[in-house]
Amino acid sequence: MVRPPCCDKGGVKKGPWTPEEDIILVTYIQEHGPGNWRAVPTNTGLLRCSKSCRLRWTNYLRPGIKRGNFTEHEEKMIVHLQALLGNRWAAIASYLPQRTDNDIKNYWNTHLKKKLNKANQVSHQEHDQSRDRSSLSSSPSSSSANSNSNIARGQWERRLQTDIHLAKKALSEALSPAVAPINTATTSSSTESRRSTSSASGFLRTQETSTTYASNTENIAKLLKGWVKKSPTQNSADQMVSPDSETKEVIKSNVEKDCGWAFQSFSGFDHLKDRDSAGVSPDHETKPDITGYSNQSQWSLFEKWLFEDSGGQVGDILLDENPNFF
DNA sequence: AAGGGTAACAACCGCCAGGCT
DNA sequence: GAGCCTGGCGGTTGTTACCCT
Repeated sequence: MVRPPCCDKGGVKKGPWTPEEDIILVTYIQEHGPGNWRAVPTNTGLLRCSKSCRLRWTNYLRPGIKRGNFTEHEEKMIVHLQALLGNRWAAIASYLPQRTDNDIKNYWNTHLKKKLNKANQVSHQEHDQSRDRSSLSSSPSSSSANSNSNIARGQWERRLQTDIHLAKKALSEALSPAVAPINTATTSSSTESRRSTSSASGFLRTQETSTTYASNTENIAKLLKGWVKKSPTQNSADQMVSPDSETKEVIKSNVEKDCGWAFQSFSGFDHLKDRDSAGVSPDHETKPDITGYSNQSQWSLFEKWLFEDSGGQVGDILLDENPNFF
């Protein structure tokens, strides 16, 4: 059976989104919430495929997305997670809640892969040099081939042990209610992890990116200023989650602290701040926050686990293999 | 200054899984 | 249980900006 296209190909616009289209989409989602993407093009009049609308929202328009410059810390996270999870970008993105899988994927393909290859080359060269030196000075009884295979096997066993250790740890932590939010993503399906990436509010275009579109986004922000204020009516999502006020305040302050740039750049989202920081972003209508992003302490716990609690093994392995990476 | 090459990023495509009827 | 619909994921491509000659 031939799969029908996600939308009629005829009359569907392709290519870069214009600010006007973004406004239409954002406005619609603000009113109706994300979901039912099939209906979005017809209801908004956008000449876009439903999939394109969803992608645009997920990757660029959704509140709480950080764009541009990856920090060294984020780089390390990505490299470590990629080593552990492979090219499961959605899963990796669930550990970097401000980043989208697409962004991470692009960054990996354009920056980190090259960086890693380069580092590998350098380390191999250094390894070859040191091997040459040692083969010249070592006694004949110690076969270099033998020692190399031992080293390789040692590394392999070490990596396997690390994987097992991390898998066990992830599983136990996922099953532990104390740290459930962040690790739920570890064990949940990719769909769930995908759903987890939204919580903080604000507009997503970073100020750092000085593209043509960035300035356009400022225009959108201007246009949209107050746009959310005119519709403060509670939707069904508001009734779904009702954390106590103390929790709400803690979360709110964390989100504001971490996404201050976003709030500054888009002050019209005030009421969303309240909604979202309480875990009630429009996304949450269908996307419960399981990342624990808003819970900094749990996030730190994970980072600690990733970088320290593993006994430094993950980092050691990566540094063993790529001493020049960072 | 112009042209070619490359890097970076946005967007698309095809496949797949889960939910619903 | 089968078929359809919708949404998610990962790979790939297209476009644009930047750099070098």
